[in-house]
Amino acid sequence: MLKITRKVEYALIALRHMQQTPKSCVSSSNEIASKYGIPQHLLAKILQEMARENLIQAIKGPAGGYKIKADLEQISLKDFFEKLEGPLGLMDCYFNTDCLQMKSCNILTPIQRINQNMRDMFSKTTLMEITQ
Amino acid sequence: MLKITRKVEYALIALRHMQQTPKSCVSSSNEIASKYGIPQHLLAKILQEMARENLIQAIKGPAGGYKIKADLEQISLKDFFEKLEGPLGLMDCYFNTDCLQMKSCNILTPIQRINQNMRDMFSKTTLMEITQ
DNA sequence: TTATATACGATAAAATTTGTCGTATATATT
DNA sequence: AATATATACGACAAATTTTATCGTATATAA
Repeated sequence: MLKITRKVEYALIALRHMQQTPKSCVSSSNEIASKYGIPQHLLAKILQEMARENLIQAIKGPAGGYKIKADLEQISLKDFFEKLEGPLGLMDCYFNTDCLQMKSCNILTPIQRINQNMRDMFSKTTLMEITQ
Repeated sequence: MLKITRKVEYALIALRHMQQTPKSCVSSSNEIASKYGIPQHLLAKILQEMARENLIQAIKGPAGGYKIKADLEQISLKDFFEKLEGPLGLMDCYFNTDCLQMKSCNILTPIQRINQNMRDMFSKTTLMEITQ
């Protein structure tokens, strides 16, 4: 429980890799995948998603690849997680109002309290702090 | 991602239920399960585990059930989660030293930092705060 | 003795995560 | 213009984890 997914793990690895290469260089999905032992196609899809989210910029064609686009100091870990995985919360019911147990549920308030704590924590940490 | 499991959810519901009934009463797994729409057998197993962990006390036989045993103010959310689900961390690698990517992993330190933050947060919250 | 409730291992179903494949598109290089 | 390389993306398959069920044993109040 409370684990980040491989998807997020791979995304962080790739981001940190790009962060550590000169700004003028691009990193291809192939290069990153083979360096860290990540399935190439899977990483490619994740990079594509990050590109759609404007975290990184895609350069097509031979000698193409990706480079960091966003200002990582402006993006919180909460934003990053939510961009890749959707709403961040301890439970489904956080954003699911159709919960059948709604009426009988006796832990809604406590859980919301925990959720708020978590969101606060991940809101205070920037992507830069993680990748640098 | 970063969701608590149904198991923990059910455990919290049961705990809060017991917390809200008079100390002299016991609550059977059947009673709790039907009240909150939880699969009876599943809840029973979870209650058994909580009993093993000395969070609650089991009373066998007819008119039996469970009652709270531990001092919920003395148990952190971190302890509670770890009793039910094992070590609390964002990633497998938190406690898995056999990770094949060890050498090439470039996000170990950052992840450990996040993990520490999470553990700190859940260490500061007591079970009582959640169930009361 | 009986009915009720816990105890627990084995197993099955469901959901989610993780990984693969095929094809299309863009573009630098030759 | 042709080619090789790299991104783009949907469909699908495998693996893992979570969730739920089943059967049987044990304890105990009535």
